[in-house]
Amino acid sequence: MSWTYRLKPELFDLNYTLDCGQVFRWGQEGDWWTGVVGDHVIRLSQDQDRLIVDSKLSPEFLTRYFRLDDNLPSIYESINRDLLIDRAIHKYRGLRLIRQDPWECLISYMLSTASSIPTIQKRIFLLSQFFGQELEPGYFSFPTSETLANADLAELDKCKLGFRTQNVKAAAQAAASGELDLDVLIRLEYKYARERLMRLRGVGEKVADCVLLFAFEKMEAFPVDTHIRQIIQHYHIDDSYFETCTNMSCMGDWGREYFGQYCGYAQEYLYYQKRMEGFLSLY
DNA sequence: CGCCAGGGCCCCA
DNA sequence: TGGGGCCATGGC
Repeated sequence: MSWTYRLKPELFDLNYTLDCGQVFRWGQEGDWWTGVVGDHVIRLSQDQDRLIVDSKLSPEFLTRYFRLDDNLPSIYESINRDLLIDRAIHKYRGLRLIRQDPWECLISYMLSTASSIPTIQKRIFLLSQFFGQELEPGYFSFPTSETLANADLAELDKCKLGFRTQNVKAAAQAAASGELDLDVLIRLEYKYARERLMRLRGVGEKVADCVLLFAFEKMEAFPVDTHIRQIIQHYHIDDSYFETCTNMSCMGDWGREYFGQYCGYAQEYLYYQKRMEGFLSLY
């Protein structure tokens, strides 16, 4: 039941795409990645130009999920502004943003605040284990907003969400009641969608930008987390701007102006490069 | 023990 | 308006 999806290896790299920190529900064992997407447990492996798919999925599903419809060379050209990003897009060529489910993405990044990636992964696993449906042994769907809206706080606390517990429940109640309509949100411009998301407790500029970038088609979102802040401060990428740019909000504005309409892609490459290799000496 | 991790919120000058 | 303290949790 496994089949092969042919692609150009320089235009897609499965390992970079799933390892770069944008998704939290994939695990790697040997050459194979296993993850839960919607109600599917998916197993994937890449060998050069062959993406081996051990799941009942359509090519269209994979095209959509992995944004294979994005013109990567064109995006590279538009964001390639300096040596640092040039190195990142060559070294990590084929890394693509993923189209995530809006609801799962929102909660996932609400759970990401001031936490390491393994901790975030653990919270999402526990949340799915306690409140999702078991799809196959050990793999659970992400809980619906209705389920989380009705969960009591003591049960939610078992998922080790810390101070985020109340915020998650409140967001779930907003989504379940229709007060927060993610289907409407997706049609709004970046600025207005961002303002709406930030009205949720526990969603600031960074979390909103992650959700907009990874689930709402807003390639112009530029999430400024601790790594991006350190990169901007360390390299002084743009001296003229750097003088007056010290806080997170300003750094987001800077990223949007500097890298342009696909700055979200630039952000992901810089973020992954920094996480993998730390600071680099480029000269 | 302290510090940091894909932060956000509240308070206060 | 912006900077510091605080918020749970886990890893080092």
